[in-house]
Amino acid sequence: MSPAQGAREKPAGPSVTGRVLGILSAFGPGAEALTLSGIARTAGLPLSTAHRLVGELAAWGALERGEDGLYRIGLRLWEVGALAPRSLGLRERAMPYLEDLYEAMRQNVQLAVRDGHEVVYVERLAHPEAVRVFSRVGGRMPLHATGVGQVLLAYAPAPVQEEVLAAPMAALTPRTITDPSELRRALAAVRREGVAVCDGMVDLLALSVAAPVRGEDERVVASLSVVVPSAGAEPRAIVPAVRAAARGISRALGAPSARRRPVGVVSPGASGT
Amino acid sequence: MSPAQGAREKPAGPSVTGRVLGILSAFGPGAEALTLSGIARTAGLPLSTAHRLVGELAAWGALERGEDGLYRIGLRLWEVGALAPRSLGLRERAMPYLEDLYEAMRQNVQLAVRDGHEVVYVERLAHPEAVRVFSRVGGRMPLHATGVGQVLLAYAPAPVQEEVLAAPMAALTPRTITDPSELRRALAAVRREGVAVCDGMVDLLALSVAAPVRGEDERVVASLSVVVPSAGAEPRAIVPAVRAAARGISRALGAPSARRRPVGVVSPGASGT
DNA sequence: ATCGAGCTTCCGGCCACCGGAAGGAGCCAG
DNA sequence: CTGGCTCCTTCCGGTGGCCGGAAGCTCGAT
Repeated sequence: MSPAQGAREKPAGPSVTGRVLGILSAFGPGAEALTLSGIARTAGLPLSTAHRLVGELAAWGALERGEDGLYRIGLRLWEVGALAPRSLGLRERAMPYLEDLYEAMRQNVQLAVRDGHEVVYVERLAHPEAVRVFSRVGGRMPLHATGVGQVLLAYAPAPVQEEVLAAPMAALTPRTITDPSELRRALAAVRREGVAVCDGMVDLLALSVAAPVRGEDERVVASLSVVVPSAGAEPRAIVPAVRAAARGISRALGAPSARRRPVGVVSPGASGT
Repeated sequence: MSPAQGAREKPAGPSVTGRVLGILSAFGPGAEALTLSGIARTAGLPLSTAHRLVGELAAWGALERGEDGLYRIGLRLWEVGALAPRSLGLRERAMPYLEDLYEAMRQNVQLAVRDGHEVVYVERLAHPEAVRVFSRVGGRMPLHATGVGQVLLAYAPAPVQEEVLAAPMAALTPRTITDPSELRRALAAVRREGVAVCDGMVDLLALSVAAPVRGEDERVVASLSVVVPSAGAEPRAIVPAVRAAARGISRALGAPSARRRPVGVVSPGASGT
């Protein structure tokens, strides 16, 4: 896999806690199963130290040792992780809407939140025959290059936006936005339209349409997107469905702006079905 | 709260690692957000010790501190937990089949694995209008009282079966099986039929139909179930759909017995994996 | 104003942690 | 069979990180 992968390091103080967390950090996408020495190497620990700590983690269930001798993340840790409100709480309430959207589009549907300068995918429904999409549940991507990312960035606190705009932006494809002022315009458009449409920015063959999901304090807490094949895609047919689903989730989360009320207010120019 | 709640304790050696894990154990269903002193109390740690450790965990992202001052499980820990092969790997491949089953039944669909003497729910699709079901993703239930549990137990290693049969079995409802010999018969029936049908064992109003999911070494690695209202349920209409979905997942996992081609002829050489 | 609950910081003593080293198990090549 | 390799496991003495009582702080409730 990509060689630059494993180096997602932290200050990782020499405290015991830091070492334990370092061991957990050794696992990642593309490194789901490791040998003891592999862990020690990646976490920068002496073998005997790693042996002791890993042993304790395995006894508790944070790690599991397969019959092949490799260590993997244990069910118990997954269980605890499932309590994270930004994944499970959100997911539980969003699921029905994701289902419906998935069922209607028969394409990739994604739900993501922001963590620092990255987007983290919290849920994903992928049709087997849909575009191969370069993300996975629990995976991370840069904010500037993805539909969900642009939405999350557009509504992020100003300091975050400035930091991202100031930093160099990687180009995943030739069509990825890498120019700060261009991104600034894109974000303004997202705020104006309430959706982001990204064509070929992650993968030249894929187009994504994303909309914001709001929490009870009206802040944008997540973003929802549909990814379809770029060729022949008709965003106008997709936008309403994505907007509606995002609004549904916002309502389920208690966002005041998504209250049910007899409304005839529709965005101007809504001619589509 | 119920006093027996927080006591899901471990030997919890006084090692630093043990204390850290103890802190994580303080969180659980019904305790997603805790104060620092709450954590200290539950984990049995002096306040200052808890303060230091929690601080380190929060700095890394294993815990997050909300604006209300409460600590919750952090996104980073969820991310690591998502790497657990028994959840994500299984989930990813099972999802399409769960979708279809859910779509067809419009009821609760659950996927679970066994951990020790309990079943752990790995995925769950719940129709908003379906029977309220007493389980959640990441939740645990006893093996003897649930459909998925009986399936997992029926195909578990003999020692596990004996241990469960020897231990006292809690009755969740008057219809829960609590008699060892009765359970033994039920397990035999499951092995014979390839499905478990549990009526009113968890909740008098719910009936569940469960089937085994096999991995590439032909062992039962998970169990799939549908939960419907007990009243007027017609198991015969459900069993085939559940069996089919379970078989589909088994095939996706590479189980030989679920190969598309009817068995009988071992094609020579051709499929040498 | 008084109280109490919860949080944060500080610091000296002590003990749990560290990690080098030695030994064993499995594998491959010669 | 032997040698060399990688990976794992266990042991043990020195020491530096951890422990936790105590003091001070910020709330909000009485």
